Amino acid sequence: MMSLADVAAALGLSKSTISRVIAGKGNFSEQTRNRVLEYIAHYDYRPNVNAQRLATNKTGNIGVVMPVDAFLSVNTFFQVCLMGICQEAVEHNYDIVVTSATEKDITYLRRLVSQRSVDGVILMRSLVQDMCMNYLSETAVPFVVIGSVPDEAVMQVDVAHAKACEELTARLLETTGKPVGVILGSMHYIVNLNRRKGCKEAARKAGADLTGKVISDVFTKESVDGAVDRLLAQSAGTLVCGDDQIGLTVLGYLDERGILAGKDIRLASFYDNPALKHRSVTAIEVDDMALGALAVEKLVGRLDGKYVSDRKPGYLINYRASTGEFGGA
Amino acid sequence: MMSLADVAAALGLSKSTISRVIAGKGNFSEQTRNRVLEYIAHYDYRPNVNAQRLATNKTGNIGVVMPVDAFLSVNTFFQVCLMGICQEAVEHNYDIVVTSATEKDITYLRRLVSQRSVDGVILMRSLVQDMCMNYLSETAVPFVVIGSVPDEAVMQVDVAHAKACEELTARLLETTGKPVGVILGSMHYIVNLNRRKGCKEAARKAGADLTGKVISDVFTKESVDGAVDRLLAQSAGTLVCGDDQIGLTVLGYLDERGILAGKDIRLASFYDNPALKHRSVTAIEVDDMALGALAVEKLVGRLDGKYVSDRKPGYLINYRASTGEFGGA
DNA sequence: GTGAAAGCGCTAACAG
DNA sequence: CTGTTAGCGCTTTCAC
Repeated sequence: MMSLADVAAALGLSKSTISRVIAGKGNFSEQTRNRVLEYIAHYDYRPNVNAQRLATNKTGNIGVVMPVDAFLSVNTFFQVCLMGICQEAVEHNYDIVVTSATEKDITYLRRLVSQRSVDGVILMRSLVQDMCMNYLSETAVPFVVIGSVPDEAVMQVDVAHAKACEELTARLLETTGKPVGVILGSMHYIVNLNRRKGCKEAARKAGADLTGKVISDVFTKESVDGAVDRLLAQSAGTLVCGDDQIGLTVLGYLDERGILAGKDIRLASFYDNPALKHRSVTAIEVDDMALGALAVEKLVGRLDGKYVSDRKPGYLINYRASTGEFGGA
Repeated sequence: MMSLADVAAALGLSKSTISRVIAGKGNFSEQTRNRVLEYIAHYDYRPNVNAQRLATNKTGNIGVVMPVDAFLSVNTFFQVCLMGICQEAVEHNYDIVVTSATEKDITYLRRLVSQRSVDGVILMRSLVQDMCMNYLSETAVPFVVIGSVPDEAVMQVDVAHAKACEELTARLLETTGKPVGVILGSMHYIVNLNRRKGCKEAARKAGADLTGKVISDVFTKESVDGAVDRLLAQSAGTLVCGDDQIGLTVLGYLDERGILAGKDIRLASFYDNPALKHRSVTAIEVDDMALGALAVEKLVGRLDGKYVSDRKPGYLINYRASTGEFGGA
């Protein structure tokens, strides 16, 4: 395996010169530059990353934490987001090291950090009580969280969930006479807190009363079914689901009961999903990959001391047949 | 940040001695061992991984390739498998570096490998024409693929898909008088080839004729619906789906058409999924995490030159209401 | 049982 | 513009 020294020797130059032109910093003549570049291209020389890292005291790695307790056999958000992260990381010459954590067990993350395996970390979800966040803050490891956290000091990127949910709920409220019911996921998740906030705000502005019609902390099939039953008992004409998982479960339950979404009842979801789309369910669409990419951009900006834009990822509300033509004002 | 030298100085020993007791190889007295271990535990000394890696010429990283063209917004197999990989990797003191690739673009993988960022690679799917596999073979990078490939020289772990599918199909065949239709995914995937093989074998043994009733290469909603239509037109009494994605899509389509699975028609899937379970669909269950873990075990065995067991991950066939009581012989 | 010393392959002053 | 010289923090012979 070729080393810097080999290249230097072959070209009759010093290691430092080679190093400089490869790094593209420092001084060297146009001519040497060409010679070196040509040589390494020809012989396909690749610097030894570990040596670079040891010398610079940087790992070139970004850690990504997968929440392994987040119904990974159903939710695809994390993996899609991860793909966005990978892609953007390559642009900036970082590798992605993944590890897992649960709400109450962050030993793998601790290991990763204390081994100095990463320069920074990306958290793909944010909890109200977030051990990962606390740990990283304490240890002063640069990190960005995907989600919205109250502490403005922590770097974060997020879709304006509250606003999106408010917008959708408002529209739903103004196009129906019958009650609107909302089924939300775990309140340990900040995002669900924000979704609820959005709903309530829309209700407030519309002067609608959602009391008893916003059911939170449902994630099992049983609790979803139960929530639907309760809402139906209150003669809800519209069912709004906190995320795609809930949406799909509701859809399945309605199918079981022979209730047709878009005809017998209106259905919407705060998070889109191909399966929801196939069934023509109105839903808020987020670009998960872009979100991941943005997180990397932000983290790398911090790590490499570059300017970081503060743009927010957008969202799209796809109005589909499930909230279609009927139930109008 | 503490270094080996610091520990050595503090204890009045040499770096080599400390290094030895930490690595647990070489000679040292029981007493020094205790002193050192105690000290590093107390001061929470952590070796610098990059230095270790440079010195030993190993990265301590395992690369994992996520097939980004594999409908990641629907399939959860890869992320669940990845979690199994992560977990097992920790046991063996490896970190997981993920990258993505598509059927025809493996530039990220190339980058990872040529940067010497990983000691070995895990491929989570196997294609008939697999660029990743070809590349890794050429470059002599140790790798294991999750799936079954003809070349026995490549390390692989897989569930006995063909056998499982044969078993399920056989059972379905013997409990019905009406035709059985099968809808399979992309034939670029080796696993789908094996599933088809299993079906056909079952049909052969049962003396059943599946001609025109095994439809392959379907993955879009449109093609799934079309396949169902065709099979229904042949008065199929049982629909077998190649994977969960197809299964769910079929279920959705049946719902749309008001056909009740388990009553009007029998439905089964070659791959299980929580949503399928909720709808009581008969399906083959595989432990994805275990599969990932096994891959790591195998790769690490090769990397660290240890013995590797050759056990195969098992599967479970969950017979549920969707193929229930009716249509019997 | 322990230590000295050379090196892993690169970067980064500093000196010319 | 280029070369020299120290390291980075660890592992690993080889003496003692």
